[in-house]
Amino acid sequence: MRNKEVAEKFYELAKMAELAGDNPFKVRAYLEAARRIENLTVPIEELATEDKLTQINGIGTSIAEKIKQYLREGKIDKLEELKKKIPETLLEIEKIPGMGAKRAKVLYEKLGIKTINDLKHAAERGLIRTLPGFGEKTEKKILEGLNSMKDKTVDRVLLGIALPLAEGITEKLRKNSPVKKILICGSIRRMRETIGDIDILVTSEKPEKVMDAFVKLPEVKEILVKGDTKTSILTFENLQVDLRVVEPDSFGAAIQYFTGSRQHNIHLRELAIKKGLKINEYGVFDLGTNKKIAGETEESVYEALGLQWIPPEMREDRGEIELAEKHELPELVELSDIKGDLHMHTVYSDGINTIEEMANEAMKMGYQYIVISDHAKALGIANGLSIERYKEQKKKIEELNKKLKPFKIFLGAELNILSDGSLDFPDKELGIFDICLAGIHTAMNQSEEKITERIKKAVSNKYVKIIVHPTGRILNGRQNYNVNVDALFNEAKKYGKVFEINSSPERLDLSDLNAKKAKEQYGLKLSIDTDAHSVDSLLNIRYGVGVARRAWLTKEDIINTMDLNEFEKFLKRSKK
DNA sequence: GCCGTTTTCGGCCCGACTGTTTTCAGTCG
Repeated sequence: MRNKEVAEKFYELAKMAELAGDNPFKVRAYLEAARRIENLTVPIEELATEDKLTQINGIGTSIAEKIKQYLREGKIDKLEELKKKIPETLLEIEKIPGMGAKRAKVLYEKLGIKTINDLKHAAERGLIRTLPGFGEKTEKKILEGLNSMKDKTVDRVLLGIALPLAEGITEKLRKNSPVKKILICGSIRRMRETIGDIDILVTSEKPEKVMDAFVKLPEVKEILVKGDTKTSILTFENLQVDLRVVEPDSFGAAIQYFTGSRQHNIHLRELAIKKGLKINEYGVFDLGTNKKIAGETEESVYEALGLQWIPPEMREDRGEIELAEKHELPELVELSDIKGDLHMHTVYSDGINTIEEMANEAMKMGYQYIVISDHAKALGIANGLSIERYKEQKKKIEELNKKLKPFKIFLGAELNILSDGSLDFPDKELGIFDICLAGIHTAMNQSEEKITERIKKAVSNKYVKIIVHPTGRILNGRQNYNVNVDALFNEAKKYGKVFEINSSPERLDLSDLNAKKAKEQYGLKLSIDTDAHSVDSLLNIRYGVGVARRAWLTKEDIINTMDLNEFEKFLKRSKK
């Protein structure tokens, strides 16, 4: 599947066209096309061969031709032409805060500036301020921007870091300042896997007191801006937090606006215009009379546009607005639907808590069952278990099950898919497990063909039910290994196998788009598991549920929403 | 370059902020 690759090309094309000063609407069309391609769950090659590209909203004959040319020849004529006209290195200059395409173009045309280095020299010699539309301050800002760019390493942090941080802040504000309503918005509310900055919205009768309390929080490393309606601070993680105070009758419109996504909001505003309305962060207004018709609650904003309220996790302009118009939004899976966790480790392998401790925490969370799935022997580094050790574990579990009834613990294993696709143990040994999970932990550098074949072999194994962290990615860490997920999903469909959404914040694997594809294109079931190595990390389940909701999954799509009774029947069925 | 229960031509999201300007362009989210 080459969707990502093709989308990247169109992002590049949009950037270059913008630098070249092309019609802004043409630039927008390229951007829109890139986004649409990125969000597809079917391979773009398929649509190209079947001549269905123009069925995608935002892709017409001209862009369709460019896609076909790229797939065929690995290049797009238009992009090659642009590169002859404009040096690609100008894209670097655009990354400096305050520098956009227009200014980059002026710098190139008037001073011949092509690279960051050229720019630095020109700014240091005071040449920038002589340009039309530039001044002393802009020149200074450029130099500052060049310096700050250097110490910026990672620009997005994991949801698993940002969400607890934001919750800590809102909790303290709620206790220590006169806030009425308070809500975390932005990409956190949409449960995106990584977060650029934190947006918190409040209503209050004494905004200045809220702002004072905010800047005095222990999380604050630096105050960036402090005003009556907006204050921004930097935390010690170098994460920017914006706190905004809004009027109570605009709270709904404001949280809608600041939750985004940008594309979702643009689409909503276009829809509003068609209906003779205007929408902004203050409310929904009648274009004719300029009278406000909604804004106090988020529901009222969507309703004014004739839409169902859309869950934040769906707000990416991937077709959710069209569904909301028809009142056909899916009922997304919820945290409270999860009845058990199927993937966790204990002191038997590399976990830090005992089976009983894990079970107790799970019961506290309201679960009806768990699967203990410690590592198997091939993963020596994680103290992987031999069959004998699993048999000991089985005895222990049987004892606990008597004690903890009606709660139930199942014996599982996280088997290793070895470099040739075989597992830690021969099939005849696997009968002792209630359920087998399998995943790749070694030899991740193999070719796509090899890795795909390896996992396919595990999928077809009679005893393996769930493939864990299927693409192996580590967010802000390592790339996923090369694997053809379509081939895996196809194989899983044949054998009725399940793929995991791993809730560990640095994995979230499958990703939202892959999980969406698994359901929509292959009709697969998924599991949402934590891969917990301690009682605390069992709580990570909410991140996995977030991914599932972003993938538009319902309760029925997730196997561990079954109650204990159904789940036992499910295990029996799959053993046949 | 795309798109159409007001359009096949003439539109194409909204507001805040900054710095450069005497009314606005560029950038950002």
